[in-house]
Amino acid sequence: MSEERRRAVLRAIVEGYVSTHEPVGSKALADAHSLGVSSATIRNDMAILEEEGLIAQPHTSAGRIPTDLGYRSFVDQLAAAALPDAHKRAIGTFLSDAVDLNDVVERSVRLLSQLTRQVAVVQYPSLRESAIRRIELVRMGAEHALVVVVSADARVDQRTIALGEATSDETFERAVREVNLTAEGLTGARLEAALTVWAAAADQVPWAGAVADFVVTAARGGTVERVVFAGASNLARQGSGLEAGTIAPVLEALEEQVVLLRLLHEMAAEGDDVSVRIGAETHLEALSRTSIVAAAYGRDASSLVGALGPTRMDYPGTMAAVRAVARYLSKVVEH
Amino acid sequence: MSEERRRAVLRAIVEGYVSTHEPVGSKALADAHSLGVSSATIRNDMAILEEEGLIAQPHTSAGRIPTDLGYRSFVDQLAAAALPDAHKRAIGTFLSDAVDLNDVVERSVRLLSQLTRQVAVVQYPSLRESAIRRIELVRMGAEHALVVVVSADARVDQRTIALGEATSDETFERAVREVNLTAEGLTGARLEAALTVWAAAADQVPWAGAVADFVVTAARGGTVERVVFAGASNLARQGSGLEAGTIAPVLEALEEQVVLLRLLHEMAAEGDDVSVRIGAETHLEALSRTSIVAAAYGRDASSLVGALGPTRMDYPGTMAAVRAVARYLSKVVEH
DNA sequence: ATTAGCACTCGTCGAGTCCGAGTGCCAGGA
DNA sequence: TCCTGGCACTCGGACTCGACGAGTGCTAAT
Repeated sequence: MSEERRRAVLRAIVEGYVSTHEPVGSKALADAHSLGVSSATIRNDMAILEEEGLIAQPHTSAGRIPTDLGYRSFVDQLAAAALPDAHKRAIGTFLSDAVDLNDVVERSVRLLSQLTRQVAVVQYPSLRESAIRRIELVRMGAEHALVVVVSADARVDQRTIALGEATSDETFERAVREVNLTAEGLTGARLEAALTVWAAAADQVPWAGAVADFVVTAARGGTVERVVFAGASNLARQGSGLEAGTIAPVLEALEEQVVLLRLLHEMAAEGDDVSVRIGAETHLEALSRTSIVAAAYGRDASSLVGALGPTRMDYPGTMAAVRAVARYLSKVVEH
Repeated sequence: MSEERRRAVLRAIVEGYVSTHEPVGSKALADAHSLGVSSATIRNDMAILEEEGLIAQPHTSAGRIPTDLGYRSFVDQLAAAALPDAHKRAIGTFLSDAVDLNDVVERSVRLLSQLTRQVAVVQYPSLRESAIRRIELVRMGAEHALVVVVSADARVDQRTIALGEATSDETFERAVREVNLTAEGLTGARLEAALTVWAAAADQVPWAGAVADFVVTAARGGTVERVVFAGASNLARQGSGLEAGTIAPVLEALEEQVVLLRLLHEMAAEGDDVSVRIGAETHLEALSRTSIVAAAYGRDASSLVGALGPTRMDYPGTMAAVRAVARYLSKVVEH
C-alpha cells in the first residue's frame, strides 16, 4: 500500500540528500526517482513521514532532510550490500603481507579509511589468556630494569620496574633463571600461585613482587586496551557535511581513548553483524552529528573495527566495507 | 634610531595580531603599546616595514598583518623565554612515571600538545647500535613464527617470518638455542658475520637467513622511523586561525609519515637549539599556512620533538615549551 | 486514493547605501 | 632631520530592500 511507497520515498530522500548534501523536494523526487506518482502525492507522504519524525525541513520552503530517526529506519531496512570487487582485491593485497600484529592493525585502519573515505577506527584485539613462554629482564641503569614477557600466543609485553635498592649481578641473574623456571608454560591461577610463592621466597629480591604482578597481567591478555584511528583528514575535507565548529570535538573524542572504547563496547554488546549508531544514538555530545558503523572481529568477536563519519554518510557502502575488513581481520588474527 | 623603533613596531604588530587574530592599525599601536610616538610616525614605519616585506595589509583600510618574513624576523630577534613554573612542574610529574619507551613518547606528545595548545609531534628515538641479549622464536601455526629480539639497551623488536616448509619441533628448538649462542652479546659486523656463518651451516633450517637478517637490523637500531602526533583537535578548534579548507591537507600531511619525517630531518640538520619553520619555509604546500617549532633530543640529538600550528601562533611560548620537553626527553632517554 | 492547481512562505541573491577604521600625504614645528 | 597634527580618500563590513523562486499545504476534482 502507501505504507510501502512511503518507505520508498524515505529511501529516496536519504539517498538524494546523501549524494547532493542538499534538502530534497517533492518535485525533484517525482522527476528523478520514477516512483510513478506525482509530486503532490509525494508531498502527502512527506507530511506523514514528517509527523512520524523521520524527516524534517530546515526551514519552510526548503526540501526535506532525514532526521536521525529517518536514517535509522533507512538502515534497518537495508539489505546487505555487496562490496565492489576492486575493494575486495584491495583488502587482500593490502593486508596479506603484514609483518606483525601492529602492522596488521595499522594497515587495516588505513585501508578502511581509504575504502570508506571516512575516519576508520580499530580496537586492538584483546587477546585471551595465554601461557608464559619466556621472561627476560634487562638492567637499565642502577635502579631500573625492563621486564619483557613473551607469551605462547606470540604476544610481547614490556614494562620498566624500579629495583628499589642495589641488586648484585648474581642475584639478578639468579632471579631471571628462577622466574623463568617458575613461570614457563603456566597460565591463569596456577601461574599466579607459583609466582606468589616465588616472590615470597625471594627475600633478596625486593622487586620480585612487581615482576610477578606484571607477568600475571601479561598472561591475562596484555596490558591496556587501545584504539587507533586514521583518516582524520576525511572529517575536515571540504563538503564532509560537518560544520566548522563540530569537528574539533570529534577529534577530541577520538584522541580520548576511554570514551570511544566505552562506546565500542556498547556496540559490541548488541551482537549484530554490523552495528550502527546514528547521531544522538552515540550518547556523546561530541559525536551528535556523526554516525559510527562497527563490526566485531577476532576469536570471540571481542574487538571492534569501525568507521566514523557525518550522519549524512553512505551507509550501505560503509557497512559493506566495514563488514569485509572485519571478516578479513578475523581470518588473520585467528591464524 | 628609528631602526630600533621599527623592530619594536614589528614586534608589537606580531604580538597584537597573535593575540587578537585581527589586523592591527597604527592608532591601536600608538595607544596601547606605549611606544612614545604618535600614530603618524608609526604609519611611516609601517610603510617601510611593508616595503621590506615584513608586513602586509589584507586590503586597503585594514590594519597590518605580519608576513612569513615578518614572523621570521620576529622569531630571530627573540630571546629565549622562560617557561612558566606551572608548566615545568607539569612536565616533571607527567613524564616521571612512564612505564616504557612507548609510554614516554605517548605521554610526551600529549603533554606537549596540552602545553602549547597545538599539534605536538614526536619522532621515535632512533636508537644506536646495540648488542643482542636474547632471541626468542615462537611458532604461530604451522607456517609462521614470531621472532622477538631483546637488545642490551632494552629495546624489543618483533616480526613474523614464514617458515617455508614444515619444521620439526626438535630442529626448531635447536635453532633457537643455536642462534642465541651465536648472537648473544655480539654487535655490528661481528654479529653479522657470526649469523651468516650460522645461517649457512644450518642446512635443515631454510628460514635461518630471514631470522639472521632481522636480528641484524634489530641490532642496528630498530626497524623503521616513526612519528606520532596528538592534539589534532587544536587545529580545528574555533579561532585557530586556519580557514576551513586548509586543515584537511595538514591532517593528511601528519598522517603521511614520510613527508613529515623528511621535514623533521631537514630541521634537525640546522642544529640550532630550537629550529622554526614558518609558513612557506616548510616547502610543503599543505603546511604553507602553518609553522612548526622543533627541537632535537636524545643521545646524539638525532630525534625531534615539535609543535605545529598556524603561522599566527605564540612563538615565544611554544619555543619554550618545546625546548623544555626536549630537554626532559633527553634526560629520560639517556637514562 | 490520487492529482492538478493555487495561494503562501521564506530563504537567497544582488543592488544600493552608509559608516568608520585605517591609510597616505603634506605642511608645520622641534 | 625627524616627528606630529590634520585632512582627504579608500574600501570592506553591515545593513536594508525588493525581486525571485523553490517548495509547501490545502482544496476541489477525478
